[in-house]
Amino acid sequence: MLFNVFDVSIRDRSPAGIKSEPEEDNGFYPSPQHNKSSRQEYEYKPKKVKVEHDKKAKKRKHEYEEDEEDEGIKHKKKIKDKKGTDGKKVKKEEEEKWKWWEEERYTDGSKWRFLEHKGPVFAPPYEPLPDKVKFYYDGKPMKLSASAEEVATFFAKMLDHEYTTKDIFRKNFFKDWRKEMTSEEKSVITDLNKCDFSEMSEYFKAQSEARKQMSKEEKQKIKEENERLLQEYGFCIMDNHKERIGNFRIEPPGLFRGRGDHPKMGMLKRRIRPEDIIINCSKDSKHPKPPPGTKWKEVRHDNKVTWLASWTENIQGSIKYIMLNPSSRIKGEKDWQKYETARRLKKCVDRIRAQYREDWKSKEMRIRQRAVALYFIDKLALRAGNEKEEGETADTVGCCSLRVEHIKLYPKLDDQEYVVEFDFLGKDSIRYYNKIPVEKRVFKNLQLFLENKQPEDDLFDRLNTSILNKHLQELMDGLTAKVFRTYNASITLQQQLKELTSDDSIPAKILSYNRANRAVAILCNHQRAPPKTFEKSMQNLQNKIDEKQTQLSAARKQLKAAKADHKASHDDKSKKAVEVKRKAVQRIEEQLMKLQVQATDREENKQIALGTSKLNYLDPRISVAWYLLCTEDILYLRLLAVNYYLIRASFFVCLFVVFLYYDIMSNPPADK
DNA sequence: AGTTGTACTTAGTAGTTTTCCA
DNA sequence: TGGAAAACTACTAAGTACAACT
Repeated sequence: MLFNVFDVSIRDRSPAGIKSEPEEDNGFYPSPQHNKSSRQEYEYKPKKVKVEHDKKAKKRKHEYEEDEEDEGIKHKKKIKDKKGTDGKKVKKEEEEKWKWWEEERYTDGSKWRFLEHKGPVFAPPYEPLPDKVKFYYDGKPMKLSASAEEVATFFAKMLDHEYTTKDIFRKNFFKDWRKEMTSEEKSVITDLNKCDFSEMSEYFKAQSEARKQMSKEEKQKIKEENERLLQEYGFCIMDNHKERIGNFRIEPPGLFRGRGDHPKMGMLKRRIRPEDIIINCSKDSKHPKPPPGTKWKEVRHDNKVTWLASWTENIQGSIKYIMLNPSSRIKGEKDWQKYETARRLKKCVDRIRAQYREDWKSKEMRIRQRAVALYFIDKLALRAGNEKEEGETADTVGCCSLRVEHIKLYPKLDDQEYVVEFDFLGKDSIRYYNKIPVEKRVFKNLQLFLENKQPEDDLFDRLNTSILNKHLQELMDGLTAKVFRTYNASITLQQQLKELTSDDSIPAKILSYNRANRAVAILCNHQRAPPKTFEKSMQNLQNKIDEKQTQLSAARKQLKAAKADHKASHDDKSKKAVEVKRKAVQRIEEQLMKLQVQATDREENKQIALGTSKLNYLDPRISVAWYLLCTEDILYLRLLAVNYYLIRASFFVCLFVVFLYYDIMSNPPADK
């Protein structure tokens, strides 16, 4: 099988909660049993190289590290040679490396035994504006109280943003702002339109400009201070290991920026105090200290959860958490488990598909609805679609919450039959628009579901996510609606890579990878706002291409002339000249091709976000396998750039060990 | 069966840093 | 060497899922 090329030596144990099932060669990700020999090779050769050519190996290592930096891979110490023949330094770093994926897991539902941390970092206190920066009401300067001024600065900082032109935003802001005013201020300031924040806004712009202009030393100082904070608060000890915390800073106060048409946009997100914070840590740990003169809301010791601290946010009343970084064991394990569940789905997806097709014919309406919804989730990678409280959030839907108004049925459209048109706002108010032909049975069912309904009625009125997931659970252990998204994303990447990858040049291969990735992003509807500078940068690129083309024809002309010259004289000098010109043409041709590929790639990527699928949906093992296959004997680290998201979890860091070994194998030191 | 609360994953944006290339 | 572009990080909103409760 194409992508079953190596063993990453990570699957000696199954992730927690996953029953180890016998592997079969199913063409979906590598399996441990098949590739023992290749694994040995990967592990052996570099060590040998290292022992025999210690100095050279050392030097090489440095080169790699630079290259790693180039590609943004910062886990240097984790890639160090296991043997540690380099001496103490390596040995020490070896101790830091932790192969958590080789460890036993808790089976009692607990997430840790020991947890110690220093608590969150609070937002810096408000610094009042200098007196010269004035706020004007109705044209007249007005000195605001500290709390009213602070909230005013939140608005002033957003003045250039579209948000501040929106009615709801302004209304919400003004209402909450007034709550922070003194009664005197309240009586004066009654109309937002009469408020002039422009001096404040200018002041902040000047400040950020000044920050950019700071000297190297000043910038360095800030960087060091940040680093210190990170070192002190950014890590915790969980079960004997130092782990990076994801968000150790408490969210600063500000104005709520909901996405899409959010009814609460502009509301004041209040400042979080220690009294709002619940600390979670183990009993026998050194408990974090609240800032002097303050208290925590609560300190608890719940090892059934993974968070270190939490607070309740005032806009939606939801709980926010401080949790570990994706590189942590706890997140990595979950990630791994997710992909293993997707692999299990692959084994029974045919059966499930057959089942829901059968269910389209059911006598029971609820079963038909369930079956059609599942078909959409599977075929279109729609999200489950939980119910949401009306009026509390933007009006968005997923599969189960689709309404009549979100689909249109066309018995015939152009040359296709039974076409369904979807048009709705999904997560983050991203529009999902798609026209797809469906099977006749699905179409007839949809017509049935639509009967006697108003546009705002639910399409699947007998279905919700909990019913659907309960059903899925019966079909496969651990199966939920979102597993289909993971599964279909990963399998699409794999299929597309197979289909698209040619034996072409490296840039063409990168383009293939990006195209495969793009197919996934399109499937999952991962969109982005086109970069602000898109048109301009596209034009720049086109100019470069034109220029290169001119260069090319000039170079070709020169080559021709040189050839003619050589034909006439037949001397060595002219022969050399022909060679030089020929090389020049070749070089320019390559450059031109690279530019053209780049242009295509960028154009196709205009509105598509690849990051989300890389980060959350694509099993990194597929990318690694592809990468190893198509680079064969020369390792282009550049290719790694196609998926730096691989480093997301340290589980996947081990994949880089494979890279490194592979690299050393392919570039044996020249000792003859 | 519906409702509520909690915990965790997935998502796009904005800002910063690094790299690339003339 | 500096400006554009790419890469990367931080941030936090917005989903999914599930258990406990009613």
